[in-house]
Amino acid sequence: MATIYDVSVLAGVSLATVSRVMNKNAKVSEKTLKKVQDAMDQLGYRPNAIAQSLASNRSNSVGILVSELHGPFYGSMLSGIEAELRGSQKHAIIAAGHSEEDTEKEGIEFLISRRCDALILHVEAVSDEYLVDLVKNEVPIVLINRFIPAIADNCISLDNELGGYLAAKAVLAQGHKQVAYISGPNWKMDASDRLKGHKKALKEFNVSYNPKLTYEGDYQEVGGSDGLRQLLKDKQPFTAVVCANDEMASGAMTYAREHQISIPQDLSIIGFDNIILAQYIYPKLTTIDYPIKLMGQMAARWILKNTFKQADLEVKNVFEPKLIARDSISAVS
Amino acid sequence: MATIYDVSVLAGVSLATVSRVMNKNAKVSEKTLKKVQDAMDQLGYRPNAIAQSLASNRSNSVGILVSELHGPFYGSMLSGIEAELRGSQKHAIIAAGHSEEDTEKEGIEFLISRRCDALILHVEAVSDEYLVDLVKNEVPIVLINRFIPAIADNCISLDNELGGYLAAKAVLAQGHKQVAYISGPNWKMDASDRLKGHKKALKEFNVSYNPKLTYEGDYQEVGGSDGLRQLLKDKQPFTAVVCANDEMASGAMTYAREHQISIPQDLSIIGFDNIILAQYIYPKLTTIDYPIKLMGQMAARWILKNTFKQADLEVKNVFEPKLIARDSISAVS
DNA sequence: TCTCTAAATGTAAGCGCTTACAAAAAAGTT
DNA sequence: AACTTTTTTGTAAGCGCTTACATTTAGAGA
Repeated sequence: MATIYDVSVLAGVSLATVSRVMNKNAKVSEKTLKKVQDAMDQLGYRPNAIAQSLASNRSNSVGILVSELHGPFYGSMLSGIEAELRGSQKHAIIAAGHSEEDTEKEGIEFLISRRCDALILHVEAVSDEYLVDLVKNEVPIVLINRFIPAIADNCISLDNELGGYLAAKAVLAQGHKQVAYISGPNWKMDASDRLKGHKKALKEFNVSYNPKLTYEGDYQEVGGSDGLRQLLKDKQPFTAVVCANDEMASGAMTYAREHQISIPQDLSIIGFDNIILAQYIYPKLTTIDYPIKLMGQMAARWILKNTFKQADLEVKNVFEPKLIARDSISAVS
Repeated sequence: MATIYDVSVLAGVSLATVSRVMNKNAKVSEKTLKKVQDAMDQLGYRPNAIAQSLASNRSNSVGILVSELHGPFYGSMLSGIEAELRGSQKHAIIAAGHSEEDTEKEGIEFLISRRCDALILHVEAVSDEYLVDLVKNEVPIVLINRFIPAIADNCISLDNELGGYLAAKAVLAQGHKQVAYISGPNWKMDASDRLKGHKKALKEFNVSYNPKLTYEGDYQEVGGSDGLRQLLKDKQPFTAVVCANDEMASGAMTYAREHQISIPQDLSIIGFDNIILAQYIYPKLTTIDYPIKLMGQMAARWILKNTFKQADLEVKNVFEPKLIARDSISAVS
């Protein structure tokens, strides 16, 4: 594969000149410009990005750590990031953290050692302190879906509490007084925030929170079906169930259908996230929109702005969820 | 950030020795090993992967080009690839091709210039010749979901024709004689292969192929709903519709529901791909399984074997789809 | 104790670029 | 034409590693 040296010899100029035409950062006369470009074409020259990085101390890459690569959520996020980066000739190196502390740390170490110019992290298992340290010491970092006050500017997050509030309210506004809740794993920040918002709405509508109507799920479909089964078994009556994410809502709906409970006539259900699935299932799921793609885009933009000095960009840190009304809720009679 | 030089000074040894303990590829005495490791720990040393790549001419990275980052399909594929690579300390650099020739080529160029040790490509718009050339000249390449005879060994593909055959057969075996077909974009190889298999099954069951019962969709949900509407409007009777992918099947199901056609009583539907969605919708979609995660894994394994010389791995090139029977097909009365 | 061989370590030349700085060429001035 | 100033080009020193080869050290045999 041709190197810059080959090009310089063929064009009859120095290495520096070739480098200049590549980087367009210094004046080169028309004549030499053409000579060099011709030589490049003739050799099919491709700059060696690795060598460029080493010499310039910039890799033009951003490292991305997600929990999982599959699933609708991360795909959208990656898609948003990629779209924004592509426009500026930066690219993505990805690693998966699998929501495990060691794997997440390993992934971060790995991305740093690849000399990424910045990192976008969607981490769940690692502690706040670890992240605060990271932000202080190393490469620029953006956190998605996590809010840590000490480094608020580095966080792109959703107001999960508001989301939980909106979800509960959507149901309460339809006259429901007995509402069950299937939560996410409580150790996850977003899960506890959503629940907090839920309780707030309850209070606002003068409905007292009943722990017996709460089930801690796993954010997976099975959590929803298990949850509904459990809640039903408890004999505490309820007319609506709000789920902390769409997967669990779907699981609950499946369980309901299998037990002749029709949605929304017998039971109202609302989800959270508005993953693509939500509009495919029947009845179409009313849910809270999580603009993850937009947030991914914003994370990328943060980096473009702060690391790559594209000053003209606007960055928004906290996003607001909103209600997507579809067909899985009905008014209580 | 500490360099190998800092470590060597602190440990009181030469650069080469430090490099040797990093790479474990030459004997180092117990005593110096410890000195070096201590120095590394003390400095929090992290090897610079970029410099390593430049010096060793290996980047330990594999470039992955997919059409889109979102959607259930690519997520699974990436997940399979990542899982397999992680075990061998290789990592993924990703780019999206968006099914456009220029973007795909650009993405490939980009990955090559990053000096990926090998590439995994899921490309649709680029020509066979281009790919054959690529395989001849450049870095090792694996193609996913594409079969080109001239470079068969580099292809990890699904037997789409067999899949089309199985789908049609599933319906024909239930006694359906009038079966409609909603295909993918015909220029896509997989779409035409699936249709070929479909026709083969028809012939085997002595059902003549009726072009009027075929609609060319776009592999998206809207293609399914538009397709079913169109087919219905044509007044050619049919009792089953086989769709070239699950998204379209889902679209068709939604359209059917909105027009009081109940599935599978009034109309049998079968999809293709077995994306996660298929088990969430109602009724659960009978479909053809596309083991994309496994195929992603296999692509990664191909590279581990051929590029990174892990000789003990088994690679399988052609995968076989299989029927996943669920609830969207019923026997014709 | 003195060789001889094998093991451990060191030396130095790259890998393909970027970029200060120096030198040469071109363009103005008088 | 001689001298400045400005523009364009070249020189060479890295960037942080790997690795062939040379050198030193340690262990074995006599």
